[in-house]
Amino acid sequence: MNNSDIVFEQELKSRGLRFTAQRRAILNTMMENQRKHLSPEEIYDIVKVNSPDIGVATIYRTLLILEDMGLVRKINLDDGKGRYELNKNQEDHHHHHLICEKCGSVSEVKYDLLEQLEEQILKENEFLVTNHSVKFYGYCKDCLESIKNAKCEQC
Amino acid sequence: MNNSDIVFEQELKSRGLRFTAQRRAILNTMMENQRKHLSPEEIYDIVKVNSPDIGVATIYRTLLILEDMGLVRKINLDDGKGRYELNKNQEDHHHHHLICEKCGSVSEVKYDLLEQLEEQILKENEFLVTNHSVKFYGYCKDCLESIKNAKCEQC
DNA sequence: ATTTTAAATGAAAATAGTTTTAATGTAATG
DNA sequence: CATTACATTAAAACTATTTTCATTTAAAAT
Repeated sequence: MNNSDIVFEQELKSRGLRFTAQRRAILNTMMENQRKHLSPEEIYDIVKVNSPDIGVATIYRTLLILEDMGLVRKINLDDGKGRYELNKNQEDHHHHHLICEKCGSVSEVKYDLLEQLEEQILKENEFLVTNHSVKFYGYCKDCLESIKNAKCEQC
Repeated sequence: MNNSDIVFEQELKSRGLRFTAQRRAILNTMMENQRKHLSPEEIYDIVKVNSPDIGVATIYRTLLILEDMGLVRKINLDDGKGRYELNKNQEDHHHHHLICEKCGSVSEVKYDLLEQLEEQILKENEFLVTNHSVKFYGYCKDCLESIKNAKCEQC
């Protein structure tokens, strides 16, 4: 039982929830697969290796709890399924996703220049921003190169 | 047959596709419901009033064509269904959505300050951005006010 | 330790959104 | 006006997720 298990157990207890082997296995899977944007089914497949009797429903139910606790964040990568990433600290959500439209790879950028824009939105629209989601679509390094090479062949 | 029907017909013909009553009705519905972010089913319900025999599958198929033509844009408002908005012109996609987490209303902001960020991404990540999606979550004007009022009652 | 009990689980059914299939209809071409 | 190729409808299939319900289990009470 590691350090974050203990935090998780306390967090569960404080909500009148139980610390079960399944919940522990799911959180550990998230921690062992950081920056991977796992879908519930991918998490299911990983957890099943060591806990073959677990059901998908438990994955979905646990992810809701983890999200509610702020330990995990649900994102949308336009592939029709939910995707989850570990929410390590408060500043952590200040990163955006770069989605390659050719190969589908997802990478991340760390900076966040939206504070000024959010202030402007509060002033001009009277809308108080508490969170945001930013996705960039385009071509990743590798695909840019393969496009360049393809063009040269035509020369 | 209005002006945009003619544009649509030409655009379809140039792709070897046919200009049918159903496709026309769907595009017209999108034009008559601008800034509404309709879901396929909502479009279906509207189109059905005048074309009761239309099927849902045609809505989905036509939206794919319209999206491919750039006449329409698919967005995600985190409600589990696809949402579509009319893509009037090229600069039109330079707006973002404000999603109220209390009442679920969706409004829009026009400005777009992402160009500088996209240049930075190209330089630092070698990722060429061709499009982006930005969503702001928070509280709309009305909900901010009702929160304020609720607080006063407790005083 | 053992009992109790409320919460959690797994399997399966249900649901929601979307896509595919297959038969039929229809526009355009020769 | 016959042909052919695309489009349509309705229904079935599919995918992701949620709910149901009988059973199990963590942890509080004994």
